Amino acid sequence: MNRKVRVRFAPSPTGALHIGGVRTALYNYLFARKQGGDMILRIEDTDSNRFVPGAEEYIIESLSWLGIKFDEGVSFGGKYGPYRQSERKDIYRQYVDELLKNDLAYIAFDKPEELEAKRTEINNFQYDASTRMSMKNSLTLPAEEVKQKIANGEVYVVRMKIMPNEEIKVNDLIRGEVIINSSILDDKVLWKSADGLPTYHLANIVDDHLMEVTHVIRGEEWLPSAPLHVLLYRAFGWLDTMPQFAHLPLLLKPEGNGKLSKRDGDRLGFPVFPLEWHDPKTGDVSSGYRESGYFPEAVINFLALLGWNPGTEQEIFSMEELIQLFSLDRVSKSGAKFDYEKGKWFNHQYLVEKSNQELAGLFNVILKEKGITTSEAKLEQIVSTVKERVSFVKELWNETSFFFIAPESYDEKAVQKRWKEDTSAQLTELTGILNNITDFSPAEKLEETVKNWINEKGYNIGAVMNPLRLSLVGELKGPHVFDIVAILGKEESIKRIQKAIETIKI
RNA sequence: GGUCCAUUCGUCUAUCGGUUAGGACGCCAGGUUUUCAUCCUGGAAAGAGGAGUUCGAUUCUCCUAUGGACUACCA
Repeated sequence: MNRKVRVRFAPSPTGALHIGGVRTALYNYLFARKQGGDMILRIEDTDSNRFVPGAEEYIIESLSWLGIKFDEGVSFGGKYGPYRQSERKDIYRQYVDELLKNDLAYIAFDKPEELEAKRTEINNFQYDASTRMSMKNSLTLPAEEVKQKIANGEVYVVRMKIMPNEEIKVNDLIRGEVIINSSILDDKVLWKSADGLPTYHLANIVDDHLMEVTHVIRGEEWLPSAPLHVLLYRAFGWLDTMPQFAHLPLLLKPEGNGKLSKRDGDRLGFPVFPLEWHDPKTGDVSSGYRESGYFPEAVINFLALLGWNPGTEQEIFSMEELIQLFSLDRVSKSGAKFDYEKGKWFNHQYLVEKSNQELAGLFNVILKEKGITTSEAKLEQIVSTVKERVSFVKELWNETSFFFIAPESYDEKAVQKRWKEDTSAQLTELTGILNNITDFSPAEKLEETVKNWINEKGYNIGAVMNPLRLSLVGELKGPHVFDIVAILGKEESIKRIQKAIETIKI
């Protein structure tokens, strides 16, 4: 049977979307596009306790910022809806009832405290074929009593009835065949008494089936429960259309061990969320890639290569290229440590490729906050002289502030080293030279004139250029000195040189 | 503890039995820039350990070690 490829990204709205989740979404998207299939957004909000307002909107906005598009789902529409699991309760109920009717699941009345007691009493207690006959459930209680309890409004869960000692095969597109024995599985709760909603496992299988999902691409943390999912497909008789599984390796902490978490970001000073997140419960604010100044293309490029590569030596990929090249069999099997430094490098690569116009527009936002206004043309000029030196737009300020604010003081060490006895005289002479030049651009012409003067006078070129830079910038750094003079213009350049001559005493 | 998954430079990775084990980030050195940064060139840097299979193993198998995930009426 040749079905149209359909994948889903199915986060639960319990907070900000983690960067690992973003990568899962990305791989789903790349796979879907490559295969000409559909990409679905399904919200798995079957845990009413952990629901966080705003999380769903956050997820949608994040993926939209990154350019990961959906064909169907919450806020996108489609004919397989509703796409929010909390709105599908009645659908799930039919399917649990079917399982119950076919004796593939059963009703259990054991209270959470009772189970807790069992677990402390018996080491490694598991609710399964070996123990269920000693518990309070529809398998052990007379049918009459079960009916009575339900009629009395006693709450219950529905548990999957798992046959022991059976080899269950899960075919994983990344890892190959994974076999586990059904005896290690417990009789998983399919329907919760606490909030009257299905658990992930049930809702997931029902939805993937009903939504005709062909490939389940998700994090490796799901691999241990994949056999249970296979069992559910079998219980419903859906084995022939069961999706193919691909379990992605995890994103790990940059240092030490374990899964990358929100706290690592706080500790090591980098974002783990795509967008800034304001936790409505705690009031905490977590930084985001967008607010930190990352370009979405850079984040995508960086993430795509964390766990996948096309086998070539290319490092920079557009979304289109990624789509063309992506394949699940080139996804690596082991977890990837999150290397923030490389993320910065990617951003630098993308920043350098941006037009001066675009960067000037972005930078202008920062300048406005500082109360600085300049012409667009001048800003583009300024940006062009420094863009290769930075990784982020916000770093532009450090590199260019002297263009807008004349130096108030001069780097002492530099003064000591470069400001000699005859410096003042030479710079005074230079102001005269500059004053005679009518056109300050191009910078090359300016440079030629000044250098000719230096040569004619027989001055040491470094003895003039370094103090000149010091006068204009305040320290010995920055772009080509004649680019600075050209951008500053005649009046401002001369003013700064004169001020330096007055201020610096040796 | 149990189950499963994994294991090549510090990090991300290439290699699908025969390679001087390649690339990128980071690091170091040199060059360019009479500044700083960029940039260019070069360098250091890896097959967890042990058995086997084979003419030959980084590559296949097993064991050990290490790491990770899971082990809830969370997803």
